[in-house]
Amino acid sequence: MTADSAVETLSYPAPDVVRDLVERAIARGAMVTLFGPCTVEYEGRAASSLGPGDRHVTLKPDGAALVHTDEGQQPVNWQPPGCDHSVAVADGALVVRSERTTPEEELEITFETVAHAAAFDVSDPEELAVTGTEADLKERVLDAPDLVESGFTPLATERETPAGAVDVYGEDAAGRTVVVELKRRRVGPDAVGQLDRYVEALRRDLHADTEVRGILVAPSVTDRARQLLAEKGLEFVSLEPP
Amino acid sequence: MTADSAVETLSYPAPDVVRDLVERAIARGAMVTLFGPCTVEYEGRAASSLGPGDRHVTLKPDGAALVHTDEGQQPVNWQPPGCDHSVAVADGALVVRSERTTPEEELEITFETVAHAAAFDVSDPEELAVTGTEADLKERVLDAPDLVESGFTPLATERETPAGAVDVYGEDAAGRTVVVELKRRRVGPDAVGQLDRYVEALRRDLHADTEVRGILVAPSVTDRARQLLAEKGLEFVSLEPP
DNA sequence: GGGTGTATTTCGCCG
DNA sequence: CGGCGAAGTACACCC
Repeated sequence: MTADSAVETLSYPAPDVVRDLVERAIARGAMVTLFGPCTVEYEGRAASSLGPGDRHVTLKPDGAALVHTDEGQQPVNWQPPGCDHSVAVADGALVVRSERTTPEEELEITFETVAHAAAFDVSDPEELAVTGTEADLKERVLDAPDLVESGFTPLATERETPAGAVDVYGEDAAGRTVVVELKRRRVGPDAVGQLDRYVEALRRDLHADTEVRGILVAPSVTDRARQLLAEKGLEFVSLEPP
Repeated sequence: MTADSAVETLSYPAPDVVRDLVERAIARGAMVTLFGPCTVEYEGRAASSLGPGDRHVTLKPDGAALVHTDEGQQPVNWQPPGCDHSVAVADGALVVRSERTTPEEELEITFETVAHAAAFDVSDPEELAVTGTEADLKERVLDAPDLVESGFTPLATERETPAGAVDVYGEDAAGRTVVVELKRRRVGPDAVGQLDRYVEALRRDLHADTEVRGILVAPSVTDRARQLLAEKGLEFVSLEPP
């Protein structure tokens, strides 16, 4: 992370020269990038084929692989962390392969030419600190339960039910059981379904005479979600992460 | 996409030299990559802070920005396509900013040092061809409806209901309405909820005497999903994409 | 631009 | 390892 970070680069190198650079880089745990005209084949959970074009390829020391075009935030092809990267020269082309098992997946990138190759020694001790998440919204609710409803008392978080864990479990001023489902942003029908599953599971699980209320806490809901809430007899409280 | 792809690179350049390279590259629609020790601040839909460390930064001509560490398939920070990239020198550091509106979002990367900078002219005329998707599974069902059930007749795809569009809508050998929800891979409780919403919506919408069956078509289901299917009186057929 | 659903989602947590 | 749900999810499609 200091100015002595080792960087090795090549411009329009011969295939065997790139191969050696990449092999050495992988061996020492460096990050590799390649750029140039290539084709990409993938087979695994699905299958894909990408004809010739210029792409930017990243091989990470944790085994992840990324193929980026000039468009989009997402890579056009990729491989998750934990893969084995290998590189070879075949018919004058550089072939990069990244494979894994469980599930069996393989990515193969064939460079007609490598326009640029680089190896970076990376040191990154820092963790990303994010705020505005659902966890922050939960803290806000636990710190001030009245934001949900006057008299609401949280009793547990992540309380287990046969349908999964409830975000916040508690009771209202009248002693009725309350299930709170938190969402950090505007929600659609899926979140209502989720809350409903928890409420139904608790109604089954608790004694038949126990009343169970379900409250969706989010900044806002879509029309369809609001209608679903009404149909299911569930409630909504508008609240956002701090 | 040929060997004459223009690539411009710099090793440990002075900040103002990188700034000029980046500005020229952005102006001509090239892709930019930077590597070196930096900090990253984000504020928008959420907010995040990342302390000093080595990262690889990509600025795409469509306005996307990516910040990658040595780990993970996902960027540690990013900006979606459509953002405005700008670069400046402040206190001897290179500051890269990427911003957009609706929603208001800003990403700021401050390089203590730039170890490597590159600009790539990208030409990529090809589209990715993927197989094994839900669309392929749908075709398989439409080509051979008996795979769902002997006597099943598809009548429409993407049929609209008050709860959203049904994947495949049809009728069984007895003339009963059938709603088919397709999933390309093993499914959990959420898919059952989705199917149930469609079935319930159609039961409301059609005449009260119309029987509506719901069939989940996927390679497999989890235990909880299977239980939910039973509770809701829905069915499951095992089928995978070709 | 918002709503809805898919994705080779990825990722983290937990049993 | 699989199940489950969150994510600044991204992305496509339709209104």
